[in-house]
Amino acid sequence: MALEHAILVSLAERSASGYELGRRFDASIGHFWSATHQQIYKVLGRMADAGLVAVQEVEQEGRPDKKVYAITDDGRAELRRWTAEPTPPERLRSTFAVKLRALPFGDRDAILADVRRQRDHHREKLAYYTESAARFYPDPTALDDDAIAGWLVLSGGIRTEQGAIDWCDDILQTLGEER
Amino acid sequence: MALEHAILVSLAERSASGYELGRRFDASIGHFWSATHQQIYKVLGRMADAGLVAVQEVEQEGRPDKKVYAITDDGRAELRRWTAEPTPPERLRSTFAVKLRALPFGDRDAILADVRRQRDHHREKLAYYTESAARFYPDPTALDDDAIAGWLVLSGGIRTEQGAIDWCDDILQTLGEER
DNA sequence: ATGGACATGTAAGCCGTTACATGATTTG
DNA sequence: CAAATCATGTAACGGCTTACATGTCCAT
Repeated sequence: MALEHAILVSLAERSASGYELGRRFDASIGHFWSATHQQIYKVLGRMADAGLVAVQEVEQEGRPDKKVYAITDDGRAELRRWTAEPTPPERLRSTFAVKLRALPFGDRDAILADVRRQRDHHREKLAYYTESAARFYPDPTALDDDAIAGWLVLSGGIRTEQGAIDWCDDILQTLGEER
Repeated sequence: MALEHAILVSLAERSASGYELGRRFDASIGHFWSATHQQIYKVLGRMADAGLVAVQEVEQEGRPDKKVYAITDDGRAELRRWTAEPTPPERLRSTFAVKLRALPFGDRDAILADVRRQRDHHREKLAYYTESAARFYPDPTALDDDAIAGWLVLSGGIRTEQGAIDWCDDILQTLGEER
């Protein structure tokens, strides 16, 4: 159900075609809620039927026609209603944690290599986030209400990635010493 | 696919009935990979067909009969093979982050209440983890190879929960001052 | 001419949740 | 007497992924 609301948030920020939404889910919003274009098109269709979004077909030259989706008043009302609802506690699903736990039954060197690989991923994400922070929120003490949400989410991402990197360092230090 | 491997890890540590596995997924292992009993029974059936686990029916007095599942040599081989495979980068899905981002379009007070509620959840989890750490790993500098994996996963959980709490504090401080 | 960006979809199938279903024993 | 624990399942439905499908324009 949360994909619907992620789309509503994204369209509330700016109207877009399904394709464009797909790009956003590859980048900004997608760092916290991923979705493929197939899924987005399906859900957009359902949301249009429900009146949460309005479609307008736009002809283009030199490019395929597109359908631009905009949030409706009903969509805004639904988004507002949803924010007033308590969020159920998120249960995390970490393949990596399961694999770590499999250490006594697995290939130690391969798992260590995996830890380094995970750390690399987290470093890349962290670099991307800090760069975005510097570009879009150069002065976090002076943000208007609209920008502050984006900043808070981004700073959560930075925190998460840094935490993951520290954890990987911890693992490598603990396991690396006994070689 | 990871549920299969989470079950293999759990059965490698100790054989169990489907019900017992369900309890483990409510507690220890389930903090990093959740699953309901319905799903567990279904997957166990499939895994038994594939020869990854062996079933033995056990009659009990005063209690319903049960089926005890044990990992097979094929299961151990599969688990080992899986650990040697690189883990794809985990994409996180955070309803909470989406809701935070909806701040400009939502109910500010309700969202702040939600942040406090999330913080409470994370505090409870952290308390549970630190207690488990103190009970099961009183001296983390002296752990054998079998115990070290459990400790590393648990310390990752502690890190994650502490990070989430800090994030919530940060959000409340940033948003709370402007009342 | 090959590949990437733009643009929108269908279909098959697995994964996962929620609800339903049954039944004995122990504990409060 | 009610509720919790032990124990195993089926059924329906929705979410999500992977693969397939099509077609134009632009740059190398």
